[in-house]
Parts: sequence; structure tokens; C-alpha cells
Amino acid sequence: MTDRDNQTPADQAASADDANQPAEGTAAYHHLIEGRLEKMRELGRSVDLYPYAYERTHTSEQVRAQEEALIAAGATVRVPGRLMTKRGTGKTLFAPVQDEWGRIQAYFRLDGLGEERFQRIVKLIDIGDWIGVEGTLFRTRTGELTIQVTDYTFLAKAVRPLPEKYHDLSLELKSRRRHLDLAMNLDSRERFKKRSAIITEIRAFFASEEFLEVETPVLQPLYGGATARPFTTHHNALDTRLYLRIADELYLKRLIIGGLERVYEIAKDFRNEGMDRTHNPEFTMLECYAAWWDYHGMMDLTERLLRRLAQRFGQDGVLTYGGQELDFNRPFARVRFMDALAERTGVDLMALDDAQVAELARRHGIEPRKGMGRDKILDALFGELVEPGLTQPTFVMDHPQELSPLAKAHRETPGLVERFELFCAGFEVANSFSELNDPLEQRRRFESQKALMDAGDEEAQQLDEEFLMAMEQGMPPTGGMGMGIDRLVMLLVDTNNIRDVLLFPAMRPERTGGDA
RNA sequence: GGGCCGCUAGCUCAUCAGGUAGAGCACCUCCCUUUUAAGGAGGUUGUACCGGGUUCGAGUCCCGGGCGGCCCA
Repeated sequence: MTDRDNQTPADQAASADDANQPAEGTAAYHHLIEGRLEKMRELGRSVDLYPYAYERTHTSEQVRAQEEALIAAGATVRVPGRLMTKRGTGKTLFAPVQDEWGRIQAYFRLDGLGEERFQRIVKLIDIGDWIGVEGTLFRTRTGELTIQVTDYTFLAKAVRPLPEKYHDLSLELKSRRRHLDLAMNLDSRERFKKRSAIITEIRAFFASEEFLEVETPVLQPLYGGATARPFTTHHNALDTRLYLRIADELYLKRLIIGGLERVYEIAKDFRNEGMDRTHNPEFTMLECYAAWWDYHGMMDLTERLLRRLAQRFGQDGVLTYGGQELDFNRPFARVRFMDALAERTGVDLMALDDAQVAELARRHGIEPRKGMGRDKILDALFGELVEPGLTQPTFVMDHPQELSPLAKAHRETPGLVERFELFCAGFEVANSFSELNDPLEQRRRFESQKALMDAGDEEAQQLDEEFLMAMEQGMPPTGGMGMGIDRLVMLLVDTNNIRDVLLFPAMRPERTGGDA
């Protein structure tokens, strides 16, 4: 037992003087905080400021759901939560207590609690503090379900005040101080709980499809599986450079090679690139691989998954996104990449030579950058002309080969690969291939990627000898699919800003002044 | 990376002809035993993002930097 265990609450409050009070002149020091610390010391003379647990009987939601029975039985409930406002009328006090599920109003009366306990809640306990209220239920004159408090327990102190209650926090503070956003905005809470439910649903879906959930390395000696620039880090004990993964692909395929026939992973990937409304440097990716499947099988799987999510989280399989209704019940449209481009440009692109393709791009206001091959220009054209129009769920199939060094050549059309992307509301939701499983062809593809890198393409993929060695051991025919979870959640919660679906989006560090 | 806009009390925002900064919420004192953006009376708050410059005088004008937002690449 330490000395601290022998301290009375008053001793603890006294020690708060020197230990817990922010020094004057620091960022934490403020007259509002000072006032709260003052009251906390006073409060500490009669109650434990930081008790260890509280026996809850009901959440605010359960109280509401069971109102009738609880009132009929005259039952006592114990509900913990945060004190959100105080409305005193002299000898009474109304104060809503907020828990994870909502608020329930508590009614404190002088004649019920006695002078000391009543004055304590009125004078010493602040908005933002955590308390547990105990009492019976009734409806007020204005019809609000309320706990008539017979006793209450102080649970934790808020030394710093909550933000103003009428107006929303600025977008910046919502992201930087997510705890305040969650405390003040129940709809923000609901959005993040929905994100969690979506991911739970995805896992249930893959379980029902008999996929095995696996985990592969975040720290990788070589990065690959996507075209992107990586973050680098250093392992001290090995004295070696490591990369944060940009994709899971090359490891998941090794599992297929090893004989695990259906695997998936939901995890963070990291890409060292710009950030904007739809990009965060770390983001959550789903990848899945199934032996014996081609991209048609993956297309069917993807369609089943999206339909299930839309039925669970939308209105009978229809999502409203940005005012548009997206219907996931009907079979998804399936169009070929080149056909979609031809339709939009009025030109058969397979018949054009490289110079003609570049010229076509210029006519549509796209200036091909140096080092952009024919296929990259086609991709840029596609992004500009076709993607924004893909509102209803649409599979775009059979892309040019250069864009997809890990995809299997198209079984009928030379120069194309068996790949699809799923678009909804004008943005990409999923990307999938019939996976390349010919190690000699894979080596040639890596080598042409290396040529691109040498020519200055910083996104080109590295040649991964370990991966090739695994593939040389024999990889079954396999379908693979990747889906950006953050974008998917954006679609399902109807927001166009990735920060609304990331609890802690990347932000530039705040400079607090001085030498901080 | 470029353009435009913003940064003022703990929070959300006013103030702008360049003349010692204000509201609501929060906070403090008082009144009020069914309130709910409770109400009533009174009160406190600030390096006006940071650093330079112009000026008798700068939150306000100019320059540089920081952070954010929107749009574009």
C-alpha cells in the first residue's frame, strides 16, 4: 500500500495544489480552469474526486425503452453520464445527463437531497463533470421523462469547460479535438458508430462467404501491390530501412500460394501523397483473394457485398448520396473501359496510335505529362470524361495493361487485362483482377515497371524477388479485390469529406507558440 | 504546388474612415421548488495567429511566416 492510499480526499485535493494545477502562464492555465480547480478542491473535502467504478443499472436508452415498466414498479435506476447543462430554479435543479446513447434529464430537489448534497450539485459540480444519478422516473409538466434524484455520485472532474452549446464547433476543431465533437454532437457519434457497424457487417459477410481473416505485415522491406509513394522508416535492431505498406496484395497472394483458398484483410495502408477531401495518408483498406475464381467471380462477390450493405444501411437497398438515389437492388451495370471511353469521345481508341491518343487528350483539355504512356493518358481521359458520370453502381471492365502490372492478360483481347473497378456516385469503390499467376510474365511486368521508375515515375512498382519466388512455386488461378473502406463509409453515411468518417484525420501539428 | 477566403474572450461570431475591442453561450454574485437555447438583476474575461513595416496612433493598411477552409493542378 502506498502513502497515497492512506490519503483522505482532502489530502488529495490539497496535493492537487502543487501537482495538478497547471502552472500560471502555461497554455493550460486560464481563469475558467482556475475557477474549476478551486471548486474541485472544495468538492474534494466531501467526495472522492476520482472513484474507481460505478454500478449502472440502465443506460439512458434503456430507461426510455423501459419507461412504462420502470414507472409502474417505482423502480430505482442508476444512470452515469456527463452533466451537460444546469437549469436551476433556486431550490431545484434540472440537469440532463448524457451517456453514449443520449441524454436523460435528472431532477434534483433541496427537500429530497438535503442542504449539503443539494448545494454540492448546484455550486460545486460543473457542466462537463461526470456523475451517476440514482432515483425514480416521472414525467414533468412539459412531458419530459426525468429521473427524480434520490442520490447521486460524483464520478470524475472536468477541469476544462465544454465548448459552447448552441453552435457547431469549427470543422478544424471537430477533427483536431474529436473528443469534443463526440461529446457535443450526437450525430457525429452516430456516424462513427455506423462506421463500426459497417465494418462488422463486412466481416460477417466474409465469414458467410467462407473467407479467412488474416493479418499481414505493415512494416515491409519492399513495398508493392499498388502504384503509390511509400512512407519509409528504420528498424534499429536490424539497421535496415522499412516501408509502411501501400497495399496488402503481395503478402495475401503468398497465402493463396500456400494453400489458404479464401483470405481477406481489413487494415490500414499508408501512402505518402497529398491529402484532400478524399485522401488521408493512412486509410483503411479491404483486400480479399479467392483461389479458383476469376474477376467475374469477384464481380459477383462485390455485388453481393454492396447490395447487402445498402440493404442494411440504406433504405431497402437504395442509398441517398449527395441528393442522388443509388439503387443497389438492380443488377449493377457492366461496361468495358474502352467502350465507355469510345462512347464518350466518339472515337474507337483501339484504332488510334499513341500520338493520336495524346492529341485526343489535348482536345479534351488534358495535357499529357512527360513520361505518361499511352495507357496512362487513356486513364486520365477516363477519369475526366467517364468517371463523373458513373452515378449508379457500375462495373468498368477490361483496362489497358500498363495500368495493372499485377493483373492477368485478358483471355480474348490483347493489350487489355481482366480487371474491374466499381464506381458509385462518380468515385471508385472497388478494384479487382483476375490475378496474374504466371511468374515469368510477372517478372516481365515488374521489369517494365522498373523501366518506368528509371524514367522518373515515382509511383511505379518495385521488383519483388521474394514474391516472384513464391509465385514460382505455383499459384492457383485467383481472383482478388480491394475496396477503400473510408470511401465506402462516405458513400453509406452520405458525406463528401473523408474527415467525417475518420476519427482522427491527419492534421498539421498545431503550433502553440513559444518554442513548443 | 497555385488561386481565393479566414484567424478577435474557453466556444460561436460582431467590430473595419486607422482612434484605447463587443454580443451570445460559458464563468462569478444574487433572486426563483416542474425547467428544457429556463428566466430576472448585476459582474469578470483578450499577446485580436506570429514577426516586421507604414502612421502621432494598427485587430483594421503593407510585407513575410504559421494554421485552417474552399477551388484548381
